Amino acid sequence: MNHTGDARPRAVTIYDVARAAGVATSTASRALSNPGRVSERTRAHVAEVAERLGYVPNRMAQALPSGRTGLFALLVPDVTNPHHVGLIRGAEAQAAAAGHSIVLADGQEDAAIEAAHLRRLGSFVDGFLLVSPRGSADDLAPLLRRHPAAVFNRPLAGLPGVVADIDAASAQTVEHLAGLGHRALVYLRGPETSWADGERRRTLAAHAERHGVTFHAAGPHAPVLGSGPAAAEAGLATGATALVAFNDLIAIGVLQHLERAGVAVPGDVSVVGADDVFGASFCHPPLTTVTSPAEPAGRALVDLVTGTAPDDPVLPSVLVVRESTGPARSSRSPRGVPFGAANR
Amino acid sequence: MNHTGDARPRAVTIYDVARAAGVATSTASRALSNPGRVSERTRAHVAEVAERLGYVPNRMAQALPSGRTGLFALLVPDVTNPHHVGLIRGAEAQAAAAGHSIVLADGQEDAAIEAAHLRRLGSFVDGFLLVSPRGSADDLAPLLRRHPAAVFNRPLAGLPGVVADIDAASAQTVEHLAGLGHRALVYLRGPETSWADGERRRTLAAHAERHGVTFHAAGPHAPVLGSGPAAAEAGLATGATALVAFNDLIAIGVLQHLERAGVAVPGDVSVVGADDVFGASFCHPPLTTVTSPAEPAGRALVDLVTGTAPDDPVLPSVLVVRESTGPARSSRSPRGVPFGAANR
DNA sequence: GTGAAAGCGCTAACAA
DNA sequence: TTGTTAGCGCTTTCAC
Repeated sequence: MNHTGDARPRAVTIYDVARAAGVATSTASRALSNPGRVSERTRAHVAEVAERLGYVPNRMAQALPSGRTGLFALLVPDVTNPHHVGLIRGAEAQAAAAGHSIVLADGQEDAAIEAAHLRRLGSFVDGFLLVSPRGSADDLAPLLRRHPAAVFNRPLAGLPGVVADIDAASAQTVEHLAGLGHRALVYLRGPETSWADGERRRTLAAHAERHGVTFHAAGPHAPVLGSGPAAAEAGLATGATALVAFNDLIAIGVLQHLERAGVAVPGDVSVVGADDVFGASFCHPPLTTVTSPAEPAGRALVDLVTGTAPDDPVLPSVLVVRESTGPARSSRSPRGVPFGAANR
Repeated sequence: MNHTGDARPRAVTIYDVARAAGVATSTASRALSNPGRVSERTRAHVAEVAERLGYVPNRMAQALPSGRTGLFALLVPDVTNPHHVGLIRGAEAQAAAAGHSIVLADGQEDAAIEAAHLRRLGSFVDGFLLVSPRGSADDLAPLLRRHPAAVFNRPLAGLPGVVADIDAASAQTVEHLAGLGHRALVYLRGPETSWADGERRRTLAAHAERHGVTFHAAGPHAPVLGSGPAAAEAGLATGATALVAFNDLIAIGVLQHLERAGVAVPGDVSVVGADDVFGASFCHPPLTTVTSPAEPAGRALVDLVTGTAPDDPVLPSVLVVRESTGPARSSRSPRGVPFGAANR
């Protein structure tokens, strides 16, 4: 009656199949998982018996000798971040297509938790899929020695990986903003442990310089909606007319804060996000942002870890212009500072 | 150099530890995983040696005799749905806290894919966490015979589970709408295979009747943003002044369509969603919706499957009033039908 | 083409 | 308290 009860039926093993089919276990095994090394006649017979008995191979037992489980660990910095669901989706789909499965691990933006997961999962999985891991290269290396691994948005010596084309995205962002007349932009930083954060900052600064626009940076900030108020205030304080956030979560949080604070977007300041997460297209105003190749990246990670090299390790990331960016106000003063004061 | 290369170091086994410590393997095993049955002196010694050698138990090998892996399969109908990330989050957190891990499976709203996952994962995991499974009870039963399972939002004979308090949420929804003067509401249905959809419809209809408001239903609709236009039109066609959607995805899609179509919300019609997903609070207008106990449900599922009964199998779900609902227009005619015509 | 037997790494009787 | 030994279910040499 009660399926949670304890009286679960014993599973039918390959021994049962072999006995019922009147062959040796090795023959049954071959018939099932290595046909071609067995006569068609016995293959068919064993298959029929296995089917009839409802035989399902015990993957754990298969894994012991072979050492391979068909399981891959996907480690994300924060499952809660909608950006990462694209990664999860892509990885799950690609893995499932190859008959593999994904074990999900949430690093919670914490290098120690990350390491604990890698350690725990190590003896279970055939490989690691690391999404912008937060741990230091030195901490990560020993944990990854035992398995193939592939990394997204974090070049790690000796490990294959893919990254988003952050430079291209930054170029488009600055070009767009400069074209709208913005003379100063501020980058609202994400977590310090994020490689993408450093890249974004570096490339934004470089392109800003190229266009002669003043570059500021503020932060770090946790990559969550709740960072909005602090990030917005820090950004406004620089006097910049364009706020470029580490990701959409921060950007949307900024939008919400600005609305409450009576700062018009894009009338007073423009706001740009990153990742183009669910919600970016219908927040208020719809967010100009930079896409993230999340789903392709998820797929590429499983390809990489299973031995297929991607065509190009840098995945496209482009600017999507919506309504949170517009022409710069002719002039802006830093928050609380008299109009016209020097803006550094 | 290249960690994907083939020259991976052989893992240190418990035999290595035992030999190095000068004890029998069973002693080493006990010292590590069943202390108390071994002298403190040897326990410490073995532990020290294991540490020094960098011993990590092979979980697959541990699992073979014990039959338990510490892995639980979480099956969701669609990883892409932000509602489900709450479930994933809760389950992952609770599992991790108990030293367990979650294998994620995406049913893609398809009973066959769902079944395939259950079959594949069966020999790997200690139990199944099923989030509103789409398969029929008859299809599911044989797949769940071998393992404990717990279910969210779908009473399944013999299986423990938790459900959202859909009745309470519907009561609050209808009361809210009736209080605003709405005399007719339409429920924009979700997938036919969803138990929650049936419950929502049934309870909404019952409470509507109690308040003397006319009840319509339209659908089914796929639970995605893209269903918005069709759902909105079907809803408007009934002449109802309040559209209650199966979930927030459909509701937000409806909002977007209505805005494009020039129908004012809540001026012309009110819209209510369900789940309170990320984005519901900042779409335009912010969505009145019913919360889903997603994260608690995720936690409850792992508790249930590991043998802990929850205090109450029905988890609270409440109405959150935001700006997509407002006073009913004194009168409304079905789309395209002359004002004042009978509204069925 | 098929069978016998060893072994993957670990735990759990059973002995001592 | 500790050691010996037999599996867990499967694959895979190695013979025949």
